[in-house]
Formats: sequence, structure tokens, C-alpha cells
Amino acid sequence: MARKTGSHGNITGPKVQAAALHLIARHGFAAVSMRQIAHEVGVQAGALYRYTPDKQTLLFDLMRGHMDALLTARAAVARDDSGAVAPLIRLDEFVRFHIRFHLERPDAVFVSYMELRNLTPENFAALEAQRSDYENQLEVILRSGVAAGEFGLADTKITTLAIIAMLTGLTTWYREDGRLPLMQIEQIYTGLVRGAVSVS
Amino acid sequence: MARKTGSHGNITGPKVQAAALHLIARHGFAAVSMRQIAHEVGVQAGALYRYTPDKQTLLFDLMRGHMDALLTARAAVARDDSGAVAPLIRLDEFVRFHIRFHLERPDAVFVSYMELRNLTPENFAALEAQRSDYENQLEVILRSGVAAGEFGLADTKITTLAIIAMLTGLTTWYREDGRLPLMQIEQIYTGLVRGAVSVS
DNA sequence: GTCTATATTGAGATAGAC
DNA sequence: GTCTATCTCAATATAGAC
Repeated sequence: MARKTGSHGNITGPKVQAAALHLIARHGFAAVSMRQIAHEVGVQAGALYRYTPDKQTLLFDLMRGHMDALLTARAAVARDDSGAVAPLIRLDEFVRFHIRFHLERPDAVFVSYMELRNLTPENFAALEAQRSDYENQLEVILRSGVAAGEFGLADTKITTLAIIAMLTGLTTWYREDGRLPLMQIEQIYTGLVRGAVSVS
Repeated sequence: MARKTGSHGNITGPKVQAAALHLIARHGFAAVSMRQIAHEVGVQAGALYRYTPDKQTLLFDLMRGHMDALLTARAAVARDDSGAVAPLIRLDEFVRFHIRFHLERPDAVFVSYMELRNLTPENFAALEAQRSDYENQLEVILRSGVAAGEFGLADTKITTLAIIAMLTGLTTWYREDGRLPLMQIEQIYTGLVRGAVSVS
């Protein structure tokens, strides 16, 4: 029952992250000032430094948080696929997972892709390792499909990158109140991906 | 024979554009200062304002120049397709054109995609119109293929965006000295696209 | 056509009061 | 835990000499 009034640390921290993510997604990391972020949170600029040592770390924490969430969520889905699930089913599953996860957090996706340039080399390398880990999970599916003779692919590595680019591109134009409901969009994309990997 | 020594206007102008494109692609528009651009050109910052009224216009000119070049180059290719060329052939042609054009100018592609946020609303609208024009050319091909019964597509609009995202994604990882030669990469991508639009 | 110098503004980050 | 105040530095853009 301790820790009552006057202690906002557990609420301001997340608000700083949310405000930073929101503003950086819209204007870019370099274009957003600590003062702007503070204003959106409702505090003065100096107060932000209780929650991050500097602006660069704030950016990295956002991006690392996004990649951690991606890999964790993916692991929860992929866990059920141990063993006898057919490659085509696992491919559909991956496509749906990728679309859902990315459409649910467009700001984080945008920032994680656009602001890689603004990371220090070490921070960049850490995120690249996570991204590579994720991509590799799709490539494993493609390879198993090729091995089973169910997929017809010229190159699993390039096809992996091509599919992920295609799926992630969805985030640049998708609107919740758009022409088609999400489930139908998912079906269209699974169809496109199935076609791309089919034996011709 | 007039206009000799002391007149560098016709050379410094392009150098400013080239330096700006190069630096903005690497660090982002907001992160690059006019001083940095001037330094790369080999002049002082004040001199840049002989070639652009302000930083915003410099960015817009780069992006508009890229889109103009894209539409002009595309028109030169598409001109030969009046009439009896089969949809599948025109689709292959579009894929190869898109890949070649984009891989030849990675900096301009990167800037034109990443810095849309930093444009004024009017400048943004002007570029969006051009982008829409380009995308529409692919959609026309897809529609003609559907009409001829040669393509099996759930939705030409979404498929257009999906294909373009897939192709443009190539620019993020392609290296001239990479594992595969460009011609082979083009073949892989035409194969992927053919599969995606094929009747299943 | 480019320079130097400068006006003006705002950035990231820190110190110390409360 | 947040505030005010401030240090230090660098940004865009302009003016006027050469």
C-alpha cells in the first residue's frame, strides 16, 4: 500500500514512449525535438531525462521494443507448428501473422524501418540480428516446402525478402475504414503468396 | 564564345543537387544541414542560396526530378506496346523496367519514399499524383490480363500495390557485387510476379 | 558567384529549487 | 518527479564586400 500520491513514474514513462513513437512516425526522428515530445506528454523538456539518458537511447528503446514484441508474438504462433503441419499451411499462417502484427502498430513499423539510419552502429547491429532472425523463420518454411516438392522456387532467400516486402508494404496504404475488410485483404495476400511460391 | 572564366553556375547547380541527394539518402532530410551540403560541394553555406530559395524547395526539386524521370522513362518503354502485345509480356516488361530503373538510382528512390513526410501539403499532392499515374500503368496491364482470362486475380488494385512494394523492396538489399547477377534476379522476380497473377 | 559575418531561432542536455 | 533557468552549440537564412 506504499507509493501513492506524487509518484507518477510508472505512468509518465510509458507516456513518453507513446508520445515519442507517435511524433517520430509522423515527422521523423531528427525533425522531432525533445521539447515537442515533452509538450505532448504534458511536462517540461528537462523532465524527460528521468526516463531516458538521451534522445538516441529513446529511439533505440522504441525500435528494440518493437522487434522484441515481434519475435515474442511470432514464437507464440510458431510454437504450435512443431512437427507435422504442412508447409503451405505454415506459409498461410506466417502471412496472416505478419499482416495482423504489422497493421496493429503502424507507427512502430514505420519508425523501425525508417529510422535505422539514425542508430549508432552497435544499436543498428542489434536490431539487424533480430530482423534477420525473423526473416529466417519464413525462409525455413519456404525451404521445407521446396524439400517436400510443394513449392516451386528459384531462390528461397530472395523469395523471402520479396514476400516480406510485399506484406509490409500493406502498412503504407491500409486504412481501417477502407474498401475491403481485413479478412478479405488477408485472403488476397495469402493467394498472392501462394501463387508466387507455386510450382509453375 | 562569351561566358568563360568565373561562371560556374552551370556546374555548381548540379553538384548541389547531387550532394543533397547523397547526404539526404544517408542521413535523412532533417538530419542534414545546409552547411554539410555546402561542404560536400566545396563552397560556403551562403552560396547554396544561389541555387535554391530554401531547403524545402531543394528537397522537392530532387523528388519531383525523380518522378519526372520515372514517368518519362516509362513512357518510352510503354510506347512500343500500343496494340497487340500480350498482357503477360507487358507485365514482364513492367517488372524489368521497374527493377532496372530503381536499381540505377537507389539514393533517389530512398529519398522519394522516405521524405514524403517533410514536404508541404501542396508539394506532397503533386508527387502523389505522379505516383498514382505510374501505379495506374501497372493496374491497366493487370486488368487487361484479367479481361483476356490470362490472369487470375482477386483484386487488381491491391495486387498492383503488392507487386510494386515487392519490386521496390529489392532496392533495400541489392548490391552490385552480390550473390546473383542482375539478369538472374530479374528472372526470379518476373517468375514471382507471374505466379502471383496466375490463375490457380 | 562566392565569400565572411551575422541576425535569429531553437536544439540537446544539465543544475538546483521545490 | 517536475519545474525554471541556463549553458553551449548549431541550425536556416540574409546582407554586403569582393
